[in-house]
Amino acid sequence: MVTKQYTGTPDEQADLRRADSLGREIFSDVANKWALLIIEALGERTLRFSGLRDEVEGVSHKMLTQNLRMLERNGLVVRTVHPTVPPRVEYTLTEAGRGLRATVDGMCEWTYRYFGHIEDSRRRFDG
Amino acid sequence: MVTKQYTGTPDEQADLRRADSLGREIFSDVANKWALLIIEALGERTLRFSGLRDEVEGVSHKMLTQNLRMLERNGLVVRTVHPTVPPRVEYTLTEAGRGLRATVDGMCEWTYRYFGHIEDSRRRFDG
DNA sequence: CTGGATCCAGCTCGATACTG
DNA sequence: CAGTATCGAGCTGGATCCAG
Repeated sequence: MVTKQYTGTPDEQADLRRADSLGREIFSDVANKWALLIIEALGERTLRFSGLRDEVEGVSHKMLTQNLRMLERNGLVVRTVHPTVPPRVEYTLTEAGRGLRATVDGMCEWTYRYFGHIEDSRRRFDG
Repeated sequence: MVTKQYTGTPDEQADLRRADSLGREIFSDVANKWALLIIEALGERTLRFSGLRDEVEGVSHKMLTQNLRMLERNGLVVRTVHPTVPPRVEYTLTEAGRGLRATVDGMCEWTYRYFGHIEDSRRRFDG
């Protein structure tokens, strides 16, 4: 994901490059503020579009749809349309999505844990 | 980090809002492709500026300095300047940085684990 | 070698208006 | 309610140049 050194037979090298490029692509999709906040907001729940907009503070209509499409494309959320009037669309994490959520949880815990450290460091740096 | 519901006394609510806003700020700083790739590249090593530029594939001079400053400000990396000619600057993760790195490792493992799932899902979605 | 500063093309994102 | 399309201001990020 980070280095550009490849070893092994030419075929293996090609595989590694393919994997690496896809990995980088996935990483770019997922290492993004809104995507992670949406995943964290979904958690174990099923939420509707409007529910998500309320839960993920500050997200715009556009960013929400855009990121939901991306997450659906990558198989991290499933989108269920109930053909009623008015329409009702529900979003849930897949197993892969829940897997990612576990690591996002880790990031949140990390944030709380080092809160003070970060606040101090910022004050020192800024002053 | 995600919801806007606050309970408790007004003071506690104010604290929570402050914490929430800072948490969001930290999250925005850190949930960013280059920052995470830099942290992952550093790992347990000490690297120089040029070393990092080589390790983090595709990062530009500007993005690297910008993110390094941000990570230093937040106390995730330490920057050591050796007053030689030419200058020699080394970057290392702090304890907080290593803590975050652990969760980034989780994300990388997650990527490898769900590689196939994601590839399949994309093909299905795109076609 | 490290890194600040500037320029500007291109993209992001919010706002708005419109559909089923 | 959910979603798409469009438009424009503003930010992002790459290229380049200069300095210590």
